[in-house]
Amino acid sequence: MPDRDAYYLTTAIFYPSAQPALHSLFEAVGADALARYRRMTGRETRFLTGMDEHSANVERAALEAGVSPRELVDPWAATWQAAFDTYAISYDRFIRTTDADHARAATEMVRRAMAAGDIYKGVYSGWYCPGDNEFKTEAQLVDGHCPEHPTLELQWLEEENWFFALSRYQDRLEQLYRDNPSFCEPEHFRNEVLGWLRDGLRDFSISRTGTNWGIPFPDNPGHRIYVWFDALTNYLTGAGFPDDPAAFEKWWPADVHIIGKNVTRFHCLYWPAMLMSAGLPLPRQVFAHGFMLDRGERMSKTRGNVLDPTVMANRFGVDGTRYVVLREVPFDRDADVSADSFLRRYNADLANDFGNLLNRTLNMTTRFTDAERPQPVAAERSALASAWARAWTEYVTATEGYLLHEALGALWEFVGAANRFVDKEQPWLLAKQAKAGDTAAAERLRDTLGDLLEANRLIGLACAPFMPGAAQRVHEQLGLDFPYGDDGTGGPPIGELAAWGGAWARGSIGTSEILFPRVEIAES
RNA sequence: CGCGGGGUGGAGCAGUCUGGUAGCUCGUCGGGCUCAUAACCCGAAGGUCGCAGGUUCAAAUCCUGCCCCCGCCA
Repeated sequence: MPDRDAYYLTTAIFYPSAQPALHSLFEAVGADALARYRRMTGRETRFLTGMDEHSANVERAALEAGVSPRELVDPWAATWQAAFDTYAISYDRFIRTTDADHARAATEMVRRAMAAGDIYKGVYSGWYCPGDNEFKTEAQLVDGHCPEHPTLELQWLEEENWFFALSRYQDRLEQLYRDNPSFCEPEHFRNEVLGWLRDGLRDFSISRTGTNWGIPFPDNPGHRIYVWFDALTNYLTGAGFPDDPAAFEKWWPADVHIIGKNVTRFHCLYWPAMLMSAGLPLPRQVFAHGFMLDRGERMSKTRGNVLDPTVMANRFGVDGTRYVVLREVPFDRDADVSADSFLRRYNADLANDFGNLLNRTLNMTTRFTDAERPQPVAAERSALASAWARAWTEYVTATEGYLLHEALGALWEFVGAANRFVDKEQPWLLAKQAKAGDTAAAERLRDTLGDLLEANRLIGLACAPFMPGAAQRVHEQLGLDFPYGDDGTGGPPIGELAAWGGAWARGSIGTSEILFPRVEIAES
């Protein structure tokens, strides 16, 4: 039993660029599956995602392009949002850190930290690369130069900045992880966080001078809020802070922040400290996912090894692409992906296993029962029903533990069971015997097809958070209503519909069509 | 340097916390079936579990040292 009905989850916000790459959408797709699942369980769900737009890169690119940062970023954000829409990301708000209400939220957070005495003026010094207008850490340097601009001389700059006294929260953060280790999941990323905590926390800079691109630092003309008090605060803005106390009361604290493993430091140490300083409740959990890798290395536009979401969607469909990334990449770890692994996973799981299961089931139903849907066998007597019970239990546990790949693995274990069931029962033989007047065979045939149709319905249902479009189409082909809306709301709690035989009604199947066309090896 | 993760049949992974016949998917080979998207089902080949040592009746799994790869360091 949840302790409240409202469920609030977020992705991290994304750095702007002209086009999102598939590995950026990965996080949004995973969070979307979680949001849809929660909505389908009946929780009132709010799902926040968006863009982190106040970066030095944006300002530099705008300067090069001869436009204002805002003029640069507006079409980029529109493109990203369109890509999210294409991928059926069911966000309730697409936040941009350039939104006016967000500036108020970030300003308020700085004011609160000031009021708590956690902000002081200090000198930030470091190697500054004029090529990308950024400070570089010693470890980033290659032969004393910026790796991106090896011909430019680095400058040693010192500038007066405001700092947040993170070090004052050492004890309270240690306490947080003693009391509630699962604040950060999975464990292997928490271990990293605990290591940083052991090493001791250092204050961090929260303002920059010499730029106009950013939220003004309160009462300090010339200073702009730098990175974390801007970016992290988006989670509060998205819940209604500080303008809408009623909404904020309802949605905050967030149930989970879904983030990339590269930003655990900020979400698992900086963010709780900032919230403590502001006197606000902490999110219930931070879950860090792994990355899609290309032969062991991170995908990035700089490396040029990214997958294009448009190309993938054209090839495998939005549902197919969503499935493959969530099945192929363990959500809590890294995994290699490639055009080849996509092709194999798509064909094996979607075209051959599930798509073909649906197709053969519908064909036999058309031929052997005149397209009428026989009733499934009672759960106690059906071998498939017990396989389903196991799969469903595992699916729920895995999904609620953010292990989306395991949820799909459990579901596909059941797809395999259904395919084996067909071969074991041999409905085509039963049909022949029935035609010859064997009434026992006729009954068994109807039971077998009833069970298979039910299996397909349940698979389609459980697919819905992952492949919303396919779930809808499976139901249509089975001649059934799909009771949920485009974002997963509106239907009964999924647990009710997931009961074996729970949604059966007399009727005929719909029109059969190929759900997931096999993709041939023509490589682009 | 430090911290975290990883190194398991051709490819990608699970198993390691809680030692005890090395499992899954794909690929390959052989067979079956014919309802189906050349799909589905059954079977087989293929691994000294990064290296070296140690503990144990028994180690992929525990301990020690080392090598390699990836990531993080505000």
